[in-house]
Amino acid sequence: MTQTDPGFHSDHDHQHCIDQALLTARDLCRQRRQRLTPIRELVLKLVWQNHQPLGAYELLPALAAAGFNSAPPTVYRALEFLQQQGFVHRIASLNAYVGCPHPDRPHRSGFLICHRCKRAIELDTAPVHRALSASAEEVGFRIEQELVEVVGLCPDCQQQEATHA
Amino acid sequence: MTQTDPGFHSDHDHQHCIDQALLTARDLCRQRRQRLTPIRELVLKLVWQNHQPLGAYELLPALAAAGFNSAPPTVYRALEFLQQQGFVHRIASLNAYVGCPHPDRPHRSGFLICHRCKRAIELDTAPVHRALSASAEEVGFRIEQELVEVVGLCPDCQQQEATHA
DNA sequence: TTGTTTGTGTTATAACATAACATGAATATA
DNA sequence: TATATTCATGTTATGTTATAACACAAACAA
Repeated sequence: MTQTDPGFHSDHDHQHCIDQALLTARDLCRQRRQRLTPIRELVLKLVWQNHQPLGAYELLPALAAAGFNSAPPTVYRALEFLQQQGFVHRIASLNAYVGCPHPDRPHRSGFLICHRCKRAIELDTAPVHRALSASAEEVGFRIEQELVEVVGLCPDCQQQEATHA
Repeated sequence: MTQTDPGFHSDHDHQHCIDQALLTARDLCRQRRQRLTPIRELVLKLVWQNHQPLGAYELLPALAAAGFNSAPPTVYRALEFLQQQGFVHRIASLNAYVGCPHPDRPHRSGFLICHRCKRAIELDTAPVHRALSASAEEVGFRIEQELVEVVGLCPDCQQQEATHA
């Protein structure tokens, strides 16, 4: 994973994250002959509004506001497409979706989730993957997909809890 | 994690798993002054029927058959208790529950989940934890809880797919 | 321009989980 | 033993997340 991920820095220019994500998505869709339709682009943008994973139903009002149909299948279909393209990830422990900061190449996703500010930051899972591979190999298990979700406190929130106490 | 876990061996004496789990649970509850009520014990037994995680709603008919109330809260309460005691784990990616093979001491749980036979086997997450700790420390994240779920093919099913092809 | 694929609208429902309050059983305390 | 208290369960209702199924329309390919 590249280190362009702003991670838990609270002061990064998030508009840049969004713009970058949309640009990359458009570019990749062109390359892959996939259609980034208005609904899909809007959902991607909404998911990127911040680093806090959003539930599918939280997206519906915004879809309605934009004049689209806003029944659940609409948003789930868009999310499914975006996941297939690697533009967003689903966080199983939260039933929520978050933008992927580096959709340009396939990768295993892992997340650090702050239970205080609710941000989820993708982490470098290469070392974790090596450990998992070794464990799996021991028992002869063939890995196809890895889900790593770590819950805890991000640096910002640790500090806030410290000063607050 | 001890290596008494039968893992993906299809020919282990599973009744032994069940008996052992129930005995350990009773013992631990006695030590901890917790009440392993009939409902809780039944749910634990049901979850242990095999190594395939069961959904909460799949337990309801068996509860009804045993003469208990079988509304969702009943089973969710039992599952909550069993999770608190460390007797069962929840698999977030499956919305399902599975017995813990070594509830005697607290531990981080990780699972290898076979998408063919649906069995979920707990794995030794110590190496994974070390990798995660290192990654988390780099960004100053304080870990409180780890969720590791690996999907793939177990040895048995790899063989079956090979012979079938 | 015709057929085919792909995306969307729409209705309904499935699957998973919890809130809230009443009742009863077990335990602790007087 | 009586009484208070805590804990577990029964019960009804509802909240939350996700998908099935089919109709229609837009894009694309031949």
